[in-house]
Amino acid sequence: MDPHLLRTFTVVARLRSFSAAAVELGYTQSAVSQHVAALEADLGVRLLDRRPVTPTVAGTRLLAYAEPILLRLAAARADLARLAAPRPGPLRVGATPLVVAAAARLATGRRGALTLHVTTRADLPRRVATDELDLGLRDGFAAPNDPLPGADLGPTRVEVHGVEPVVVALPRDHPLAARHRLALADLALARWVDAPEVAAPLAQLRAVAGADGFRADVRYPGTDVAGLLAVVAAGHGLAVLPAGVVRAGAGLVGVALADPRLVHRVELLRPAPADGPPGGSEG
Amino acid sequence: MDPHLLRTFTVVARLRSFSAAAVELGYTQSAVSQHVAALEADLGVRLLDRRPVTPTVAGTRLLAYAEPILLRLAAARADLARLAAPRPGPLRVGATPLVVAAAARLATGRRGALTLHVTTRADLPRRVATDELDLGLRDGFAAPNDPLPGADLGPTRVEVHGVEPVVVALPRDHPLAARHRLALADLALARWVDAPEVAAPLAQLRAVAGADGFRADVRYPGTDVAGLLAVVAAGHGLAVLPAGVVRAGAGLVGVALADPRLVHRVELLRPAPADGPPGGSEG
DNA sequence: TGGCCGGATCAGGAACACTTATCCGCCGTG
DNA sequence: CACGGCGGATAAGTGTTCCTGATCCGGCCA
Repeated sequence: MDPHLLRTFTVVARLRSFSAAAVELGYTQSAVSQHVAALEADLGVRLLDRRPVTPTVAGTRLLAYAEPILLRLAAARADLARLAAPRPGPLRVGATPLVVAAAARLATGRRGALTLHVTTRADLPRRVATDELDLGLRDGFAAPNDPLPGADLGPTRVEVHGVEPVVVALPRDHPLAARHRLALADLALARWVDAPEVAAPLAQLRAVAGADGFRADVRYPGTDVAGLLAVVAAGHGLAVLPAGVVRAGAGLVGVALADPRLVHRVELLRPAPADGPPGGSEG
Repeated sequence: MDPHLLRTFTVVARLRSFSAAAVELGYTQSAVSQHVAALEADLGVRLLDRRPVTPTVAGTRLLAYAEPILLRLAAARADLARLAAPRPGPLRVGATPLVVAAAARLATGRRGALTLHVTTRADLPRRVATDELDLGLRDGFAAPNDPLPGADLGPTRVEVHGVEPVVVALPRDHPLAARHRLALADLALARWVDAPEVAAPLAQLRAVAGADGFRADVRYPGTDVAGLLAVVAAGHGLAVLPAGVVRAGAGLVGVALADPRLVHRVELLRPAPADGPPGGSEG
């Protein structure tokens, strides 16, 4: 299971085409075909159906393994490179939408040039691990003392930068708007807005509530909080947000989320220091 | 970064010898030397000091990446193999020492032959992932709603099999033995017994208490609970244990651990089903 | 000082991993 | 129904890689 084969396999699966994968990888179509054949021979399973190109059950399974493996290989290489020769140039800071301001504040103390990148919650750990960023400020939702999920790509240092209670944002005229606290389980059948980059992703709400439901008619892939608040105020659905961003008087209210104890957490992601012990959570 | 090179590197680092690694891997010493040289050339860093053979700082860092990567590669291969051809032969069940009885009970409902392996807490997930075991029952300590750490080797199914409160085991004549509840932070300066396979490992207590200390004069690597209870009763140190195993009247008492909410958790580890969605926690 | 232990280096041959060229099955089209 | 083209499979050839076996070299101990 040569990583090269694994890589071409993932590209073929993503593009659903051997020829297109060949172009993207800088190989010939023949080489790509041989790569996939070699992988299939090695594992003794057919990984892709051809024409149309679709991963088989085994292929889908392999993809679930391949991507983290390739990510870790890239992270290892980037980390060792960084360790060998500290990078010149401006400090590259990344931040998820909700904490861009905090990232800017954090960086003001620093000397020299700075570039500030806004990224997806899922992308940030990857970009710090692969040395696309020197520093990342990331937010998300978790149980009170838990770290945010999905950062274990290797020995990365994680520091908690801030914790804040969460509220359910509802339109001012919502029947539950006068309540002082709400339990998530009672809201499974409500209508939600799916804003995975700003609010708590619905998949996560389902997981922590241990219930299905949380149906969303409106999806909000944007990164602007004000926009989401307007959507909620207009009655398109509820959203779980950090308490600080929901100010009263804008046509909507925030009610404390009581039952599954959940906090909004801001974490600073940094490559592990040159000599220190690994800070990762690897078993 | 060919996995073969990575593997040789880890073996050389572990055995602290090129020649010994060559024997273990079935290569010549020459090949091993070339492997390490190739890896060092590829990454542009010296990974090992020679004579004596010791990992450099960069080498140590690489080891932290290499081991999970190789483990995942092995897990992927094992999983696909299992998916391709269901294994014949007896059902192989693994269990950590504290839950061997539960594992046996769990397996009695099954037809056919059965082998029961007792393993280390750290080893069990690895052995299930690499298809050395068909099923694993594992215990450990965690915050009330958290999963046990260190199982994310891929899309493995994890089911909670039981949760139990924890107590601090103290000798009957200990000054704190009459208390009804204890906070871990108050016990950082006490003397402990380090029994990582039966009790809560001291490293974990330090982590959840957010404090140093928890010094142990006695280390108990064994897997026998009765033995550990005797050691605690004899006054060699304290231990955090599931409430159920500490019965009063044996010269020691168990006092509920109140402050860092901690439970003893038993998890059933199974390979993900053939067609189901990945059950792992991969980001 | 000489022998030995252990890693580095060198030369050569087998195996591998690309390329180019060609083939083959499928599908839409005139 | 023949044809052409699209897309993946296969074949042959070649440069590179990756082993082994032989040898070298530096440090250590007797």
